[in-house]
Amino acid sequence: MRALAVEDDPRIAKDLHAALSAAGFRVEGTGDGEDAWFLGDTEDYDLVVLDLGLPKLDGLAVLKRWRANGRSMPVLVLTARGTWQERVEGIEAGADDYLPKPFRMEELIARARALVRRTGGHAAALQEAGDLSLDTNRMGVALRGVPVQVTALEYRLLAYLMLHRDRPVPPTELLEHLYGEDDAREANALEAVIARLRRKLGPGIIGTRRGFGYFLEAA
Amino acid sequence: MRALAVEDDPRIAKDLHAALSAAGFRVEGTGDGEDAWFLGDTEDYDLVVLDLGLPKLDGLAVLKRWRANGRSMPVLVLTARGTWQERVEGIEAGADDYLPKPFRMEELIARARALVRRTGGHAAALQEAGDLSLDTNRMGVALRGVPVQVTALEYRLLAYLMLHRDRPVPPTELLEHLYGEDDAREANALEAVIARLRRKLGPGIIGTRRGFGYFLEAA
DNA sequence: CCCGAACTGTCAGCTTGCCGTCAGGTTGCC
DNA sequence: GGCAACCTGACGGCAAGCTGACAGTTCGGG
Repeated sequence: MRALAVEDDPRIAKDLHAALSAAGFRVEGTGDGEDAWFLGDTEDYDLVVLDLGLPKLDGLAVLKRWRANGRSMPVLVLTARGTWQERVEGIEAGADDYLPKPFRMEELIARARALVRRTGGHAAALQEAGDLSLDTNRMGVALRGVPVQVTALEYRLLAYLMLHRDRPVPPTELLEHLYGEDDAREANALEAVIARLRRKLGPGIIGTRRGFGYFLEAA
Repeated sequence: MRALAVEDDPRIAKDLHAALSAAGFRVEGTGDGEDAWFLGDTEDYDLVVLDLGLPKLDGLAVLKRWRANGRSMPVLVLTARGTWQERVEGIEAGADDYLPKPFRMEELIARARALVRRTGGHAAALQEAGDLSLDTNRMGVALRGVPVQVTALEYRLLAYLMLHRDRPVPPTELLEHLYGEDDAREANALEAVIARLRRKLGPGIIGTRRGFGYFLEAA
């Protein structure tokens, strides 16, 4: 996932960069309208975050030019004053979503994710829960950015927990998902997989709620 | 992929020619505006690289005449001074992309590729992953520049891995791609092809992730 | 039409490392 | 304290994958 962050305020730009990176985007940034237009027109991004208040070339103008040139990547527009007027302008210029300043980074990330998922068709390739991230495209797992080698079975278990990160997943369900419902295994097989994963990932990643099931901590 | 390079400075023209060739284009060139206009108007190119500072007939004029005549091939414009003014002029004249001098050849190639990809052309003719490169035009494979002879089946396998170089490709998918899904083969057939390829390419090219699939290392 | 060469699927035997099972421990709940 | 849920280290079976050999097929040349 490649993102372009267009923001002239260096402090916000830095935060943006950090947040988007943490969310799994490869981020490039500029605070210059001309640059932004140029980059967005020549490179392929999965997401653009665009501030409207820019020097030289206004964000709205940049956006309009992109759209006029047939560039269709999802664009999330930021604006200082969240007036209804500006919002209409943004949408008409071709923005896919809209976020008034000031905003919390969490909200921006949430919207960015939704946008990418909505437009890209395929779900975001990178899923995260706390320190854990798994790349559903290259089937890889990373802990605080450091890749961790995981077997196919372990990966499927993690992916399932990630998918249902909002609740503890009971062992029966996991067994049924990992193996067929017909292909019976002892419950202990699952516990063994969990144990091996915990050894690889360290504590604080996979939690247990006795009687309910397993879950990803800090999800 | 056929490219026309319009550039009057012989030194740059030579570099252009070399770089585009290396990128898999069949290159024709001229330094004369009238020639350029004639060629672009009568021949079919997948890409035109156009310098604006030309004798006799200015690049912008050439471009405008092409467009007025309904020629729609992608045009990458080069200019000595990357001023905003000139950019606008170039874009308005119908350029698809814009590159200010001085520039690095790598950037030009990258933009040329993006342009061709964007305008519906096929992917770049030369694809690379680490030491391995394959020429999709002549169906050739090279290792650190040294050509390696591979069979048609082996080439198709490599090409598929190259196309999906960002993820491990499971054996089932490869089997389905190499043969039809109806035309069933033993899984071992694939392993045999892999083994033969590895013998030709040496270690460190085709990797295996047990349970996930095969992939190009150093991709 | 025959011969040889190149290509490729199948087979058999091997290596590797995944993971299910077992046994014994620890934790939490009643 | 006792039971059930859960954890963990060790071990061995076995499936995934590797490789060399061989044969069937195709194709071009003579």
